[in-house]
Amino acid sequence: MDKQTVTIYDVAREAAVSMATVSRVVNGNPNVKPATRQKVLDVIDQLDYRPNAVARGLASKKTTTIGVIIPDLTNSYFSELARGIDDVALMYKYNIILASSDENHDKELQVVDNLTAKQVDGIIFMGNQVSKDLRDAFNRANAPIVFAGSVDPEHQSPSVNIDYVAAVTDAVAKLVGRGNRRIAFVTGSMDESINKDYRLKGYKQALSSKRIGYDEGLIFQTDYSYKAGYALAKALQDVKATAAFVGDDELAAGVLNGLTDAGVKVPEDFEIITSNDTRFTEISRPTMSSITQPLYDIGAVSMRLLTKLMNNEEIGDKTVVLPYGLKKRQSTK
Amino acid sequence: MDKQTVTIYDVAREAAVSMATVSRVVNGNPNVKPATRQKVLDVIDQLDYRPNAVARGLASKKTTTIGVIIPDLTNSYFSELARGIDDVALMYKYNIILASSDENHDKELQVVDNLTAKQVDGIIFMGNQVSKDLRDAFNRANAPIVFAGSVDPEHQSPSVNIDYVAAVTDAVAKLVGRGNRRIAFVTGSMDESINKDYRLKGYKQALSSKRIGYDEGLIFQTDYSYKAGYALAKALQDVKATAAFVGDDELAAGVLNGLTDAGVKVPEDFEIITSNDTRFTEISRPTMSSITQPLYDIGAVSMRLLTKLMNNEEIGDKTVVLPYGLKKRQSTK
DNA sequence: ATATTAAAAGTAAGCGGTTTCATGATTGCT
DNA sequence: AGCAATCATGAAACCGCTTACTTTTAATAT
Repeated sequence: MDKQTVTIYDVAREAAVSMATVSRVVNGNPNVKPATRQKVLDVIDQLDYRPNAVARGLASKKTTTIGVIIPDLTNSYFSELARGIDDVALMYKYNIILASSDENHDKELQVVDNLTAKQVDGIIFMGNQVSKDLRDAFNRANAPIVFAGSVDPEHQSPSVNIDYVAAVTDAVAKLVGRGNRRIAFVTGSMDESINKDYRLKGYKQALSSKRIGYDEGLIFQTDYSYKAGYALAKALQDVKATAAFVGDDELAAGVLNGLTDAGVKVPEDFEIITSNDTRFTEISRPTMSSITQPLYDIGAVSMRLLTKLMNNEEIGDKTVVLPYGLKKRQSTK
Repeated sequence: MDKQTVTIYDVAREAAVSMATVSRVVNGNPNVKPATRQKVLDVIDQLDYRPNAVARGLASKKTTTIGVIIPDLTNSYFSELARGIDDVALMYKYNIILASSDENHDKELQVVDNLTAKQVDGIIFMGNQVSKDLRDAFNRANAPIVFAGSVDPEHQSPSVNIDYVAAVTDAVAKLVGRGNRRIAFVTGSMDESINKDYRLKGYKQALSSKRIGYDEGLIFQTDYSYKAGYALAKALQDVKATAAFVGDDELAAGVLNGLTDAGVKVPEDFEIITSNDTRFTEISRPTMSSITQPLYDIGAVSMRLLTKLMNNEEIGDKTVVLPYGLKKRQSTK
């Protein structure tokens, strides 16, 4: 009553050919006489034979499985990327082993080792801190890696992103252009390269090009959550900010609602511009102006790039930069 | 320069023991003398040996991998469930192969076969239509399955849910209690069992207990998206509804904003109560009243249940029903 | 000491495929 | 018709590990 598995051997016997031949037809190897192929196919059909992917993986050293390391599944930014990854993975017949990292260093390390043990053919990494340990783990994996919507500060690994510096520069410049002089910079941890090395740089650029001094008091690090944003409202008023650039939409929604509930009018008294153009920007009231990013495409392109890498195909630039935009909604004047 | 993999054989040789012994220490088998164990452990450490999970899976017929079938990663309802699943899976050292189904029947079928080929030890299914074909595929998988936050109309498979009928009854009763007589019922496709057999039933119950007639014109089927909800605003006004029960938060946000933008005041002129208590309910303005569900727990409990099933442990009731609640926010009076 | 039993370690047969290499069957050419 | 070249197949090693089953070693009893 247990699994009545039919193996390649059963098919071979039934079709009166060798396992090798069955293997060939299953794998589409052309060196099989049409008549034989048909005979085998018939038996496969009749026996409802399904190749065991694990055995295949062991023998061929290819698992047709990739690992996807994601900081937070419930964050729209990442889940949109994941959707793009997933679609392309399906297209190329790869399965995805999902690994949540919670942006936690030890967990990332553990997860990479785990994926390595499972012999994944490739890895897509989302996250913004790469320690030496993690880099080592990547190397041990012996599988190509691409960073999706995540920046590799040392530019060692292939990655797909937008130009964060330019995008933030543009966004903040818009705020400045409308007369704001005290613009808050609200993001997640400054330990993350994307914040420290890219967004902040854009922010500073925009300020300095308009001769506005940099005030550390306007820099807010917190976590990417609605609550965190909401809680920030008071502090933002205390420093007399009149606008804010925010690095995450949910966080921005928190800031927006926190401010609104505190009686601050957005955009009249306070302008907000956020970063990811996820659905939150449409749902909130007022709706939120945002940098726009081709989230789905970033995921899709990352995965496509990974397939090439796994296939040892020639690729052009290891770093692909997709276009961004700026969408004006109601949170800016 | 290729993968310089160190195998169990290398360890055995280096430690001057047999492969079997190495295997034993790796798997924590107690029948190993402490001294030997230590010796092997040292060599493992020194050689940085990492067992190949694929080989292990083939030999032991256990992959410590489960499949998770999810209709839409970017839908908060599902991603919250997934988070619960993921946490518990990690706790029990299972990896997750993620499979998006898009609530598409053929894709579901293909996906299940795929997971079967990969020899997953178990499957968590989210989705609300189970055709005969799909059921067959489940059986072929020869692995336990649990339905998470998804209803099995035939009660064949283990599942974890809330009492949807009661929840919707309560929710709609509240609406009725405040004097609404024309209450719209807005959900996804009526092909989905959860809508057709559960929510609608609750809706009808609430109405009939207050002697309110059932009007088919108040039933709206659409897809679970913000846009779809937004587009519904006009129709809702046309049928002179004064309130709506909505089966998905994003959809509800659409209805809310669509109505608001059309000049309808919520909750003064129109009350809305939604279903999943995801973060959207807090972000929208007005915030949305909702049925509350322990989303994370549904996922977590499902996964825990699956581990028991995979372990052939005795389980009590195959159908676990978690408590729900009703949270009043600003979209109801 | 010797017999009995339990603990520790080893041997080798798989698990279900892929793939190299050798061999037999065909086909093409002169 | 005869020989080389090509195509189709089969034999068997191997992928890296688990797990009966067997043998050796250590512990306990008599």
